[in-house]
Amino acid sequence: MKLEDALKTTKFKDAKHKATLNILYTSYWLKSSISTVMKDNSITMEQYNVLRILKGKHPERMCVKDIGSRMIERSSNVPRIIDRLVVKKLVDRTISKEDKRETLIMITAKGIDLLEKTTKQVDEHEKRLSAFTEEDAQMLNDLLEKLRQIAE
Amino acid sequence: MKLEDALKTTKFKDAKHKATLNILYTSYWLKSSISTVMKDNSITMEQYNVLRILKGKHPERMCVKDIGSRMIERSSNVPRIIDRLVVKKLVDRTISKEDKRETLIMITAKGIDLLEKTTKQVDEHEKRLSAFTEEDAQMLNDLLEKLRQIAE
DNA sequence: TAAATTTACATGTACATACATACATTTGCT
DNA sequence: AGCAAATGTATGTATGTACATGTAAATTTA
Repeated sequence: MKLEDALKTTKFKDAKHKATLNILYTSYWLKSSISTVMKDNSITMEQYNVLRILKGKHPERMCVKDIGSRMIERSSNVPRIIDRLVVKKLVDRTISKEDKRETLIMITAKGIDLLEKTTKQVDEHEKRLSAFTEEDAQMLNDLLEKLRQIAE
Repeated sequence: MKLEDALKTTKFKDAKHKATLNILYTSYWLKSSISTVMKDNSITMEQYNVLRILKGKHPERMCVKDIGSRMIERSSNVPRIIDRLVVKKLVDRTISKEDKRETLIMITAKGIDLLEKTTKQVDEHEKRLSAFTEEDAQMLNDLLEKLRQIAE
């Protein structure tokens, strides 16, 4: 769907302004699309994100801060997301012996199973973006990096 | 900041996968950046969005459904966003005489003032994206449209 | 016209975000 | 060593999202 149709407007100040709205809308579109997969697995995007990060270090444990620093949206909410994963027994939480302020988190076998199952479905889902080539993706990545280069 | 640094990883399946994460991250980056302006005006992005939509029709009233259909993130939450705007006297709510199911909303003078003040600050803020040209924006818009073209 | 369906909105719940604050532990400084 | 500052995490509140459900009014259908 074209942005003009999605927002029912053609009033964009310039291409740059349209691009910012386009990014916000496309992000929303991607999230909505992926969240159907998450829902099938009784998990949220954020919970999936945390599991994915933990899997990358498994079988090492990670502290809350390290998890937070790897998330797409920096969340002050990591402890509460972990709460929900603990209840579902997808992760395991202990207190660090080296630094008693730290909470150490490890993904469980159950967590890995769910993660792998979900990732497979996400990949299937992403295959639907078939019009979009690797060259397009390259170019898009370059443009987004350039956009984020702000004058300090 | 490069995506690799923001997410502290270099493990992307391919450029396409990286592009999806890049969009999600850039959207978050944009929102965070703009929300500092919103905060200065004691308003949220969503409330700003609703005011902007209402201004486009002023002095006409709009029903909740029409407002929702123009929002970047389709929200089941429009009535509650309006609640907050009503409390701040930035909009005015009445029931339609033609169709008593409809709630009609109009932006107030106070709402217009706040919107214009905020928009000015947002524009100033967007000027900081100076590395990004109109040609870049054009290309980005085209790529995002192409990404959203899903095989049905 | 009466009944069934649809529409427009409101509301309840679970989860998430942003921000402020609290609290314990560790680190740095003198 | 003792105290101040920094750090890591948790939590409270207001706001927002997604989804399910409720309710009244309008529209369609029989």
